Amino acid sequence: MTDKDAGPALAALVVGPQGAYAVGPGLDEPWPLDGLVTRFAETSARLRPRWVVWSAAAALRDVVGAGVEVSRSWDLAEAHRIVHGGWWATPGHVVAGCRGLDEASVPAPRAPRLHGFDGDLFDLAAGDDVSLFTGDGHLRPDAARWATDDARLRELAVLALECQGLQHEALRRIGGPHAARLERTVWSESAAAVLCLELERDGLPVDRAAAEDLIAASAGARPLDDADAARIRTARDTSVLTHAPGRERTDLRNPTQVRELLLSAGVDVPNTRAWVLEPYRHTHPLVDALLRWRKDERIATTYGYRWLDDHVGADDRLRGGWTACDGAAGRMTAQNGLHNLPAPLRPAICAAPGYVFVRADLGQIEPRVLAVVSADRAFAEATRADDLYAPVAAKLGADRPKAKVAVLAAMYGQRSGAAGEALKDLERAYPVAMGLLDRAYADGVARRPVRTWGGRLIRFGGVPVPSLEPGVPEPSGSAEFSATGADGARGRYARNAIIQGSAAELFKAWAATVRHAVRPIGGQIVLCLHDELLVHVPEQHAAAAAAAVEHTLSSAARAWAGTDEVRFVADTSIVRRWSEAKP
DNA sequence: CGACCTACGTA
DNA sequence: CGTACGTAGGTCGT
Repeated sequence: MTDKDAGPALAALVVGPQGAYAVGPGLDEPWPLDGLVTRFAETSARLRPRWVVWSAAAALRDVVGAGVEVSRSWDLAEAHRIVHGGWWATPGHVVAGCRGLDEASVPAPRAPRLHGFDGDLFDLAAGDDVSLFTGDGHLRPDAARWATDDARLRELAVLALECQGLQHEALRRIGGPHAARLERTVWSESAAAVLCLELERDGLPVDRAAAEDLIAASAGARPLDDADAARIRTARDTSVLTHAPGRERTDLRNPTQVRELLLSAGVDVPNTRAWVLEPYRHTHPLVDALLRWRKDERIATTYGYRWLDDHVGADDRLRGGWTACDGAAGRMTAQNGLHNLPAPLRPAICAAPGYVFVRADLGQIEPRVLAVVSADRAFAEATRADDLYAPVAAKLGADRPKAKVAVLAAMYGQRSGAAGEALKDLERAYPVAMGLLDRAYADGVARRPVRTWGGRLIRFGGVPVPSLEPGVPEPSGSAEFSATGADGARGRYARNAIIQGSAAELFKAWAATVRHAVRPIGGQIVLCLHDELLVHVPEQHAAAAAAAVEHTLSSAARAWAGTDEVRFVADTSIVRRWSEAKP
């Protein structure tokens, strides 16, 4: 192997409760925790390695917290999720995956036996010469906490490098000619895990006064005490119950009581969900009042003063926990409302003085991803257009709304509705893309695991039904009989997971590239929302950041897709507030 | 106290 | 036009 093929050096970093250890080429040293950040920065500058860690959260939180850049990492947990699927990716799961041991037999850490003490530590005396592994070959469940001396930390670091090698081998085996693509997925997923630490560190800038005003509009003035809070709550309830004389005692938070209330007003509904009630909004003032109450109640309970006080720091940043990869399809997740902030509150998300947001969202990402994953040349041709549905409509001889419904129905699996004829035309026009969706559906029904474009394994419980011989078509339509049952749900899940999951990988690859590109001009990614990025940047660099966001999409998409035949587009704008309209 | 349901916010 | 996620308040059973 030549130096060119070798790429950057691999160095492992393990951070234990009382110290850290780093192992790599010309590197084999314990680091005291109070010198961790400095040593990491120095070593990164000297070796420029790809840092191998059991997880970014466990090894790199302090480093990222101190503002040090982590340029390249190999996150064993994220790599494990790609190679083996599932959500659990503790060091024990990583080792089990590398050694071919059953995931179900990974020993769980024992609960502490005494409050304030780690029960497992009682089993060992300092200096005991005990293996890192249990008798059946698993990593000790408490290995990370148990590694309190340099020798044991070093063992874990060496083991991390071994696991990296085994994961790398597994990628070659799984990926075959596409192994390089799978490896790039590990890189970008690892970068996303570091980005999550940065998002937790930086938070989302909030205009606190604006947030208070918006909350007040729904929840009323900030209560002075508990009695005041109860009074405001009762007043909010009264706005609805005043339309229901004789039923003022109804608990609006109890769906059963609400349903009875509605029945007494002549509105007979199977449940009280908003979309069910919407048609009755103007048949009785009670319904309209109830739907308005629901909106206000949502903000009062979930996004009210308590939310503001608990999650917006003294520096006016909204913070929550981030994960790089959810269980199903590999999207990022965020807590404390960062991913489901109601639109009416978005004007409160405001850049700091002297800063602006560069806001960019990927347009029609899922059908474009379908073009990549299926390698359908005709469908790829449609992605040349800014509006993909226009050429699809032309090819189908249908209007745009019909073409759009047909594409969405094909991707997500329609159960109700009228896409029928257009769907048939779509099958004829883009047989390759539609074939991929059909195959994914059949795989899900049969519980056969599938992989995203980037290589993430999506598994199903139960015993898979073996594939038919190559060349023999699936019994087409057989799955349709169970479209509303558990089989159909699994089919739709599989089809969705491939598309949504592959889209998530592209998004993370893009975000990782943007993060590098905007760092030199003081930009920070402050929000990732599945297909949307919010970059906080000094206003004099806004145009440069916007250009970087656009430019990196081209390069990230080309690298991810392995082709430039499929075009990805972003809608990019420079705004002060998140809510400001697109240009 | 946790499991589950209903409901709703986002993509 | 389906899938995914996080949060809160209710009920019910332990």
